[in-house]
Amino acid sequence: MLKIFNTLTREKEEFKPLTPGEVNMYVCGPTVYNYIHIGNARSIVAFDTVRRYLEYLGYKVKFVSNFTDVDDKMIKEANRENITVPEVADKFIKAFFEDIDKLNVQRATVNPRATENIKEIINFISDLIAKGYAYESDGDVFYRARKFKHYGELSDQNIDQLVQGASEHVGETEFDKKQDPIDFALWKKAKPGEIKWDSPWGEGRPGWHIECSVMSTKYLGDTFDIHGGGQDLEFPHHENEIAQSEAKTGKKFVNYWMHNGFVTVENNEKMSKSLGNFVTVHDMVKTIDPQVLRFFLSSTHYRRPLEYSQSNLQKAADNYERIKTAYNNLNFRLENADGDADDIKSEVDKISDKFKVAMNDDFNVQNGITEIFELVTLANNYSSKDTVSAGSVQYILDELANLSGVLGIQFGKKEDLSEEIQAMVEKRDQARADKDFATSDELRDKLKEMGVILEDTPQGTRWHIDG
RNA sequence: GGCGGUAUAGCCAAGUGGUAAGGCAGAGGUCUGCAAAACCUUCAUCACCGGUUCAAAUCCGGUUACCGCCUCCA
Repeated sequence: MLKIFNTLTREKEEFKPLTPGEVNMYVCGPTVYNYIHIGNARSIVAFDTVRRYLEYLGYKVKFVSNFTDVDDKMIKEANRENITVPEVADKFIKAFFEDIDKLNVQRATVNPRATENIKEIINFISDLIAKGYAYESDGDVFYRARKFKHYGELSDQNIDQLVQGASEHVGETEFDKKQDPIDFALWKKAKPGEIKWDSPWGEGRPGWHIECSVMSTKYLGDTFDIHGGGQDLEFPHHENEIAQSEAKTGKKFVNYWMHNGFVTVENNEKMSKSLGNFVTVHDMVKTIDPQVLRFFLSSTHYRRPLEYSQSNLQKAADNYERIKTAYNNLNFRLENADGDADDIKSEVDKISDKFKVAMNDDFNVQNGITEIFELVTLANNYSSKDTVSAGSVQYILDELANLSGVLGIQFGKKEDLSEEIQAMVEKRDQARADKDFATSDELRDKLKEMGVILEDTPQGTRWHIDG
């Protein structure tokens, strides 16, 4: 039985989808004015893992994630580069896909863009105005937060306290336009020269929060199962989404709210674009195996903070390497399997069951990884036996790939050695057979310099590429 | 000011009442021509104080430190 920690209730709840066997989920995507950084990637990886596990359990998952492709920062970036806002969006959406592909993140079922849903957004806003939840003010449209009686429930905020906090930040002009400082923009009047669309309230563009309400309900229905995002979106973004959506539909918006913790840098400080202390995935993957990066991003439970540091990255690399080595060694052993069938299945299945128990507990990936290590130890023990059966080796191999796959960890196919290197390996084998250890060690060292590591086993010479 | 989070071995990290998972690093051993990989063994009383209980890292009260949200941010 899968349990999910629901931000709305602050409790782990049994997961029951609206439609048996199917899950509709929405995850807030990036504003595409820059490359995604490690913090963004964490959220993406966390929810990709959620999705993969749901699929592992047999659910059919409809996964929607948006691109915010128009807002102040987009406009700023376009001006800075002297290109249009859509050009900025196209550039970084392309980069986004390149990055997440490397991280082995599955593509969303739909990736709607705000600017492709302007008509729907305008209709949504009109509806809110008609219902009295929104009002036009000098070309802007605001949401009347106080009118929505559940406002603040997701983040446990008290409206009057919010007013206090808000008034410190609301600028003069905005304050004049709003009826209440906690009201938030649904539609923003265009400033001269800015990208804009026609609307009943004049030329302008959508506010940020409205797009998610519009696009999530458009593709997933008035009520859907899971809505995810970073903790920083809990308030005000998700609070506002609830207010907008529920005011319009009169129905519950989302059953399970999930929020992931931040990636931090030294001093536990949040990594963020505004603080400028970020590292982009685009740059990271130039020097580090994306699989290691993905493993690193999964190395702490999704709701807890994750510290970004070289040593933690190295640890992830070591851990990943241990699993990969077991996988490769098992593959090597498969080529030499010759024993009779034996029953390794029940032991393997026991581990898989424990993996499931771990993941069922609010996606406890760390305990899941522990089970993967259990499987690794079992695999290493088994593959060093004198005789093994191909069926059993294959069974362990498949299950290792299976469980790792839930975490988005994939083991690449082994490349072939060049003829030249192959010849060197054979020459060394011969020298070794002749007990000419001087020559064989020399060749082994030489190959090592070329990045090919040799290991002698009872089944012959095993090799792998360094790093 | 309001709301929320975190504090477990050298490091990372599980563990929500029954006497501290797992990984890395370290130490010892096995295997190996030597290695490598692997396997085995070994390594903590849980920020602090007080309370409840037969029993607490786990519950309650308090303290300290750090962080986040309340304004764009995964």
